[in-house]
Amino acid sequence: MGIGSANVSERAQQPPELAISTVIFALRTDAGHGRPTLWLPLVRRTRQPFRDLWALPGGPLSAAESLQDAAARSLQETTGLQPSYLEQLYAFGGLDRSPVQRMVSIVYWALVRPDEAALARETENVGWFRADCLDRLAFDHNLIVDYALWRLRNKVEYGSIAYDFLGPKFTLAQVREVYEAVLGRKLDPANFRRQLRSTPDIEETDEYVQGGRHRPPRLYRYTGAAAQRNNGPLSQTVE
Amino acid sequence: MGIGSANVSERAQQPPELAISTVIFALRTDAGHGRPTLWLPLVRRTRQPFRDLWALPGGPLSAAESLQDAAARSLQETTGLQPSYLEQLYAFGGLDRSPVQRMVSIVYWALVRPDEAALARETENVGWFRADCLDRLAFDHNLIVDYALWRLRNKVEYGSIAYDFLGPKFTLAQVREVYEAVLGRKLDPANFRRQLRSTPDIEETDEYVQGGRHRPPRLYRYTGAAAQRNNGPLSQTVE
DNA sequence: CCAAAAGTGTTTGACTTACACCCATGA
DNA sequence: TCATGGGTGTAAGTCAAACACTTTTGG
Repeated sequence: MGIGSANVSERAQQPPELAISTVIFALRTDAGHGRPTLWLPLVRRTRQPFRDLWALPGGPLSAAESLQDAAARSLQETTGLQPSYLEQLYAFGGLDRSPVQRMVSIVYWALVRPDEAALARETENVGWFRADCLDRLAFDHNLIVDYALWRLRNKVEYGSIAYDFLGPKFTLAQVREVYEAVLGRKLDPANFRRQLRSTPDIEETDEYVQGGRHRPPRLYRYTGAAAQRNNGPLSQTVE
Repeated sequence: MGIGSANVSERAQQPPELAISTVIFALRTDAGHGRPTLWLPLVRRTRQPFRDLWALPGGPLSAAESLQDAAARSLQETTGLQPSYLEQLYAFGGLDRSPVQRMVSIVYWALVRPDEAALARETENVGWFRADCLDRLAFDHNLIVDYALWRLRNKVEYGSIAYDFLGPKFTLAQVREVYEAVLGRKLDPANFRRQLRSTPDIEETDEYVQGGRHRPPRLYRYTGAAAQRNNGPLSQTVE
């Protein structure tokens, strides 16, 4: 306690540290049941504070890069991944986020496609975890992940985020599985299908997935421009 | 151009400056037609860059205050107002926001009630302007105001933001005028009324507004807890 | 043939929109 | 009494949930 107070009065002199972190979501097909679930990569802290706890990937903001570039860079450096979607989540700046120093974190969230996620390196200090059952993370990162999950669920219900989890061609059942994994509940296949077909940006191909145990499903393609989605005020297509 | 390049290479050494700004909205009943419109306070810049242009109120982040506290403080200092709603908007960190120095601004947006807004001081360097017809502001503040407007319109359609523009008791027509001012279009009084009455948080009082030229309208009260609204991940009621 | 997923059709109820209509007040 | 906004009723249209049903494959 005495040490804590000393820290507080000490650090009141220094300017707040500014860092960029990223919550990265990917879909992985769990071995247990065949359905995909949400996973995310975390890095193990090798220094105090919170040494040996898992934390979100991130780092300081370099002087010559934009916030979004910094998020993409830290993501690339820690996991080797390229995101298919990247959007600012929130700026966290509470006084007691770190016991050592006042820290302001501008947090982004990202989606990666399964082919990308498959070649993600998993090392001693980088691990993948199911998003819905994390244990204690460093700093306030549990809160941040929960908020990112909330935003992801909102976006998937509203917009066209789901395709950023998928490859260029997909069955409608795969899209439904994305929705079900993100929202955590089953959806009516018939109604879901109609709903998707009624949107303008889904185009059917002439290809079918062969080799399944049942009737071969048709493959579809997403034709909506990725840029037309609202990921912040800087995408000029905001009306 | 030569000077610009020198600045860029110079400032690449320094860490980015961190500032907090706030977009403050209030409803004012325009003298022209009786209907209220959206206004916001701006401060005149007295120094370079953008000297003599109007800008959003704000300032640096002190080491001992949270982001939201900093927003409330800068709001209080420049306009003397206390907001009825305050939420983080976005963190702006583009490389070319300021010609002088790399700057990261965490921007909040706020609503104030008309009684508060009425006693807002208007000085040589603090002025109020209609939100829909601003001329050139300092930095990227036009973009920021536009984005704040977009968020405000979204929130008003979805949530219970409108009551933060109003006093403790109000007529349903006043609520409708808030919606109309924010959304910029007329709404059917009959349907709007029904829609509001069907929400749980509107309670009728036994009072009526006397003295109008027509049938006296009933006064209502908003009973929804202000805390139950989602203004960010830190409101613990986020499910 | 059977099981199961792909895909289609139909019914139902909830909700929105438009608009006709009555009520209460000041002028 | 009339004009006007407050307030109620109602029919048409839209949309999503529920679910029965047909199609097509592997076993």
